[in-house]
Amino acid sequence: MNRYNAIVEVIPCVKLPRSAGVFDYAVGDVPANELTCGRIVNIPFKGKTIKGVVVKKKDKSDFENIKSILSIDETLPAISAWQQELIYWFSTYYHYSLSSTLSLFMPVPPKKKINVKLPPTHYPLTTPCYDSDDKIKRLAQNIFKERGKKKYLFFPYQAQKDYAFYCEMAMSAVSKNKQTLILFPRKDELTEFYQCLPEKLRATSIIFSPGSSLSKNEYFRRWREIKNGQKKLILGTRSSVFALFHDLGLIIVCESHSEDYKQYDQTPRYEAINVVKKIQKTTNCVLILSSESPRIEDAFNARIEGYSLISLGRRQFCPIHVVNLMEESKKKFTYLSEFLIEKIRMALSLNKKAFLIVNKKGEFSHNFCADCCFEAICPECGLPYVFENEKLKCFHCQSIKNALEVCPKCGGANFKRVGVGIQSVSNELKRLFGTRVSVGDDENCQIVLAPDMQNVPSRIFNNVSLLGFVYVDGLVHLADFNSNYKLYSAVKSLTYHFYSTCPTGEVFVQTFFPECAAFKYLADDFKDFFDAEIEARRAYRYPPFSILLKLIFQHHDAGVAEREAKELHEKLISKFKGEKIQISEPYRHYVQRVRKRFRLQIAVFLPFDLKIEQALIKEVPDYWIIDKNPIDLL
DNA sequence: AGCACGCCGACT
DNA sequence: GTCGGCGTGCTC
Repeated sequence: MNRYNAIVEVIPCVKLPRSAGVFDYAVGDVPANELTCGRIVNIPFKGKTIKGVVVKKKDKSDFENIKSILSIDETLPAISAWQQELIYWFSTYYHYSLSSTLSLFMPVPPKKKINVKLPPTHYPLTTPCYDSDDKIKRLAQNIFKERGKKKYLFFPYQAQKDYAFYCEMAMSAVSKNKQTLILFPRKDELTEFYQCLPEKLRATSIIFSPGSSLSKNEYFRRWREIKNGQKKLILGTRSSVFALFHDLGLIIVCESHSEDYKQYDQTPRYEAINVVKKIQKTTNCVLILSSESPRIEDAFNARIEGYSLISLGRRQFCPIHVVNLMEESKKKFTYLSEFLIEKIRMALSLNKKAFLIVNKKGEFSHNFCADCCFEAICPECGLPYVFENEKLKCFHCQSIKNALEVCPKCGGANFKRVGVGIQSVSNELKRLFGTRVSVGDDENCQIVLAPDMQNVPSRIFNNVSLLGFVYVDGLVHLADFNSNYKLYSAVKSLTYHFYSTCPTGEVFVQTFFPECAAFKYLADDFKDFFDAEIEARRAYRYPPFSILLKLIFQHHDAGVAEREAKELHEKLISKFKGEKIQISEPYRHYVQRVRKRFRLQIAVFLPFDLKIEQALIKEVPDYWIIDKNPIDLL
C-alpha cells in the first residue's frame, strides 16, 4: 500500500459525532487521475454504500483495515474549491463534524427516478409587480458599478419599495448571468415576495427551503438545478444557505435582525447570516444585509470591515411615541394608559382599526396565596401558572389544572391574581368599547390584540391606523445580554411593517421602564441605540467582544444532570485557569424541564483565538450540545 | 449521530 | 421460554 497517491481522504456523507474526522480509502480500481479533490464517490461505510467527497490524496494510511472506493459518481458535479472551504469553515466554526456538515450541503439522491409530476406550486399574482422608480434603479445600478464595494447594510424604507429594490438588484445579477440568493426569515415573507415577482424573474427563480411541502425528491431536483446553474434567483429561508451555488453574484438577507436566521433549538446551532458572510468572502459576491436594526455583531462588524450604508430614504413623519406607565400609574395603577385609550377612541371614531400587542398570554400572570405568598407553579416546567378561563394554565407545556381552592402551604382560601394578561386587557377594552375586541385576527373587530410580535402577517394592518404596544415589558425583566436588542428590534420591525401598509398611522409603546435602552432610543436612529448597546457589551465583555459558547447537557434524572455538569465545569476550570477564558458555574435553564429532561448550562467567554477554542471544545464530550453565539444565555 | 449488539425484566 | 427496554461502542 505504498503506491504514490494510492490513498484518498474522504468525507463521508453521514451524520457523525463532533470528534469524527476524515476517512481513508484505497483508490482501488478507480482511475486515479479522475479522482480529483471535490469529486463525489461511492464508498463502503459501516456495511452500507454511501456518498463521500474526496478531499486529499496521499501515499499511505495509518489505518489498518482500509477499504476501497467503489466508484466515482458521474451524475453529480464535483464540490468546488470555495464550497470545500465553506464546508471546512462551517465544521470548525460551529464544532460540527465534517461528515455531518457535508450532509447538510449534500442531500441524498433519490434511490430511483420517480416521475411523479406534481403540479407546480401555484401562487396567484396578487398585485401585478412592484413599481420601481428611477431612484431605486439608480441605487441598484450603482451597487454593481462600484468596484471593490461588496458589502452593504441596507436600511429599509417602505416594504413595497424595498422589494422593488431587491428585484432590480436580482435583475441586474441575472443580466450578468450570476445567481442571486434572497433569504427570508420565514416562509410567509418568502411567499409574499414571490407573489409579486416580475414574470422575467419568476421564470428563473426557485424556492429552496425544505419542509413538509417539499418532497425529498423535489428538494434534490432543485438542489441540482441550483448546483448546475439552471436557475438564477434562489429564494429561501435559513437552511437555503446550504445550497451549493453555481456562480453567485448577490446575496440579500431580508430582515436580518430576525432570530429565525439562528437555528437555536437543534444541532447544528448555526446562524444563516454568518454562513452567507463566509460565502461572500469566498465568492466575493455582493452582500446586502437589510434591517432597520441589524444584529449588534453585524453592525459592529460592518463598521470594522467598511460596509456601505444605503437606503431608499428616511421616514420623516413616522415616529414611535413612548408612554411612561410609571407616570400614568401615579393616579391609578394601570396597564392601559388614558393616553392610549384616547388614541384608540380616535381611531375607532374614524372607522379605523387599532392593533395592540400584549406580550403575555392568559388573564393574570401570577397566582398568589394572599396569606403566605405561595405561588402556583407548573410542576413540569417550574414556571408560574397563568390564570385563564377560571383555570390554571402553563403556557409552556400547555397543561391545565383546576384553580386552587385552598392554599397547599397554609390552608388559606384567600388568593390574589396579579399581573397583566392579554385576556384581562381584552376584557377591559370590551368594557370600555363594547364587543368590538378580538384576540387574534377577526374581520369584524375594530380592536385586534396579538400575544407576540413575531408572527404578525402584514395584511393584518389593512385599515389599521394605530399600532399600540400595550405590554412588552416582559423581556426587560429577563437578565440577559441580548434582551434589550431583542425587544428593540422586534418593536422596530413591526413598526416598519405597519408604516409600510399605513404611512399616516401612529405608533405607541407603553412601558414602566422608559429609561431602558430598548425604549429610550426607539424614536431615534439605530446608531443611537447601537452606541449605547455596544458600550454595555464592551463593559461586560459580551459578544461581539468575545466568543460566547453555551454548553448544554440534559438528562431525565436531575441528579445525573447536576453531577455531569459539575464534573465538566471542574474539568474546564482546572484545565483553562489562567487563560483569558471566563467559565460560568453550571446553571439551570429557565424552564426546569425541557421535554421531560433537566437541562444544565455552562456559559463560556473566549478570546478570538481558534486554538484556545478548539482546545476547550476537545474537553467537552460528544453528548454535550454546543451553542456558539447563542441568542441568549437563559 | 445512528445503528447494532448485549444484557435483564414483563409477558404468551 | 421470548419480546423488548435503552446502556455501550464503533464507523476508514
